Amino acid sequence: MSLSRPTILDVASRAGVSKSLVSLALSGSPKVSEASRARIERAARELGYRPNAAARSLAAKKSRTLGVLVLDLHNPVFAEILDGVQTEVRKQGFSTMLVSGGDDPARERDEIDTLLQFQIEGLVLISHRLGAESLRQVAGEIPTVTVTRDDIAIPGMDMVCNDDVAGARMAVDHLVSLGHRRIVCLSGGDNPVSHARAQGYREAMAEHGLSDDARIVAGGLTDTAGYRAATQALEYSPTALFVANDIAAMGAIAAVEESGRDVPQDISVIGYDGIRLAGLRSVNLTTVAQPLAELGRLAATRLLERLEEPGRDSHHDRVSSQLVVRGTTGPVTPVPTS
Amino acid sequence: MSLSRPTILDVASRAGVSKSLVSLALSGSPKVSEASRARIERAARELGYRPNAAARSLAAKKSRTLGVLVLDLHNPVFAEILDGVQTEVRKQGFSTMLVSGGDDPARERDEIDTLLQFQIEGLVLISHRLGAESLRQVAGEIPTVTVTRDDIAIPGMDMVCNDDVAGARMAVDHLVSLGHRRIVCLSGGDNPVSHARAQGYREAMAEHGLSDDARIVAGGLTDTAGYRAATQALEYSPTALFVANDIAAMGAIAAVEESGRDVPQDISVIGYDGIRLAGLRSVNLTTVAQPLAELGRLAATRLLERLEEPGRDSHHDRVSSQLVVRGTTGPVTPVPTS
DNA sequence: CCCCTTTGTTGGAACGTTCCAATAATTATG
DNA sequence: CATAATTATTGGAACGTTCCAACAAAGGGG
Repeated sequence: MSLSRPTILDVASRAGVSKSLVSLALSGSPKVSEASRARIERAARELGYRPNAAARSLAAKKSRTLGVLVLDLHNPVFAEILDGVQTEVRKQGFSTMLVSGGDDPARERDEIDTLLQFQIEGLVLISHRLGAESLRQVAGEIPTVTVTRDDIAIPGMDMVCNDDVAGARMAVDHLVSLGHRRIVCLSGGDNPVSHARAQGYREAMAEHGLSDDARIVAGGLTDTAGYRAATQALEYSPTALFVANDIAAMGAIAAVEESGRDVPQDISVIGYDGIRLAGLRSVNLTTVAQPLAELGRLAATRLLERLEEPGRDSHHDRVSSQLVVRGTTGPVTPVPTS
Repeated sequence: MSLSRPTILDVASRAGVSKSLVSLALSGSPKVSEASRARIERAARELGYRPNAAARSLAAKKSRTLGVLVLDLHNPVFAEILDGVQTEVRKQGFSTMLVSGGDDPARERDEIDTLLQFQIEGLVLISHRLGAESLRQVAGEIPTVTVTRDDIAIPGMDMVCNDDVAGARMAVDHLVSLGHRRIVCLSGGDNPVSHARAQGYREAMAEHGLSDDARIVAGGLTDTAGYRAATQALEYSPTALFVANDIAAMGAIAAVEESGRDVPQDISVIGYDGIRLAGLRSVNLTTVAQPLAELGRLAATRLLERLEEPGRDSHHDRVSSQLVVRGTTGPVTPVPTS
């Protein structure tokens, strides 16, 4: 009966060796004879032995587990980054413990606390709502890497991001190359990422000598926010909209179409992020795609590197995004001015 | 210095009591005097004490942690169920450890194994690809509840599902009430959930005396699968499509529109699941909505109940889904037959 | 005023590992 | 052939908790 699970001692007695040798053998130490190793492995298999991670972590003073906090699981951007993190962490023989902040700073702190109780060795923040002080505190306690946000730099903390300014410029360049001039930016609201994207928009418009046409409408990162902002933006009779993210861009498209205009015939729309959803046939959104899984993979790599070499300088990666042209942008159509 | 974290002993000596009393106080035992409790809490706070979950789990022989396996994090259905699970589990003072099966049975087994090493007390399977034998084995080792799948019944294992047959009938009823008769079902492929939905379709068609019009096209649960199946379904010149899930329904809509037909003017489309995405303005999909978060909440509840009372009979919940009428279904338009 | 209960408090033994220093067995070296 | 070096193996002490039996202190009843 498996009333109580077999322990290393059970394996040891069945294999006729000491518990220490079992420990050695199962952790793959080279100083175990082939004969013993075989017997031990056999005994372990037969008993259905499974090491107790709690005991291991206690004795070894390391858990081989990383904590991952995602801002909000519903946001596909974070889910896709997460996937990259998990794949890489797994590959390196670590486990992950995942919590969701539910888009609430207090809960975020709380969840990080739980993570720390489990003796995680490092922390991946897939975006977060922590203030500078909180973040400093957390990063001071445990090796930390942030993905997506790079506004708060803390010595010893690594950051992995895309270059939002450059990405936004790519979007504008694309629209301009299609002949657009009256390009309105629907911003994503008051957060570092959205600020950077709006900044890139401004810079690119200036470079193309379109500063006078530059208009930024305050929006948000949700479907509804995109819809509202687009409705408002229509007053400027734009030929193109650059929207802060893909989800909001979908809302914007709905607004444009409801107003009786066609996308991309009358108005081109470009988003940002490159979530899978944007690639669905019925969405088919042109967007600036971040390499989401790659972002996650890189974050995991950086964190694991730091565990090896705790004192090293902060790494600050900026991976480049890529324009993905689909069906929501097209050449500006010369319309007889009404 | 936090070179090594403070332990219960540090707290004890600072508060001038024994470690046992600290343990008692921090676990909220009533037999600790107010004075001691206050001193202990103060000391703990001042030291920044944080209990070591590994040690606790080892000593108490319980981890107060549940394992959660989701079939695939990218699928919004599972993410939304997960949210319900986490909320409830959290409320009851447990932690969750989440892993993703990556839609691969071998990896699924592997991840469950990791979970078991962490001494989880129960397991939530948010869908899975395990065979009957594997599932039996897992459920034999640890209290388990499955969400979404209820085809394999195992004594002592609980199941929480929506009634797919009834849900599919609701979809058909809705279409029929709008005057549709040539309703084609785009099935979700060879899996229990899709079979049930196809079954509900068949039954409902029969009830309405439309057995002769019933057509099932083999599809899948992805955007692309929905697109392909819809393309094929158009040969039957249907006036409505019942699609196995929302994502595939979005693919189907793309196919319909590409063929030059309008949704819902020429063809109505209804999906299944009720993911948030379906509610986005630009999607606006009519669907049979499962109470996803509720499903998750209920699963967590059942599992926690079982931990209280290990021997009790298997619970098998069937929660009902709800028709959400949006913009992709409408009355059949009397068209002059071509 | 002694005994009995109740209320607080305590030390020590688990829990299942890892790690280390010590030992046993084997092989190489002069 | 003794000794040194190497290779395998071992017991015991951690790790930071919880739990339990035992104890001290304080009231309460006779």
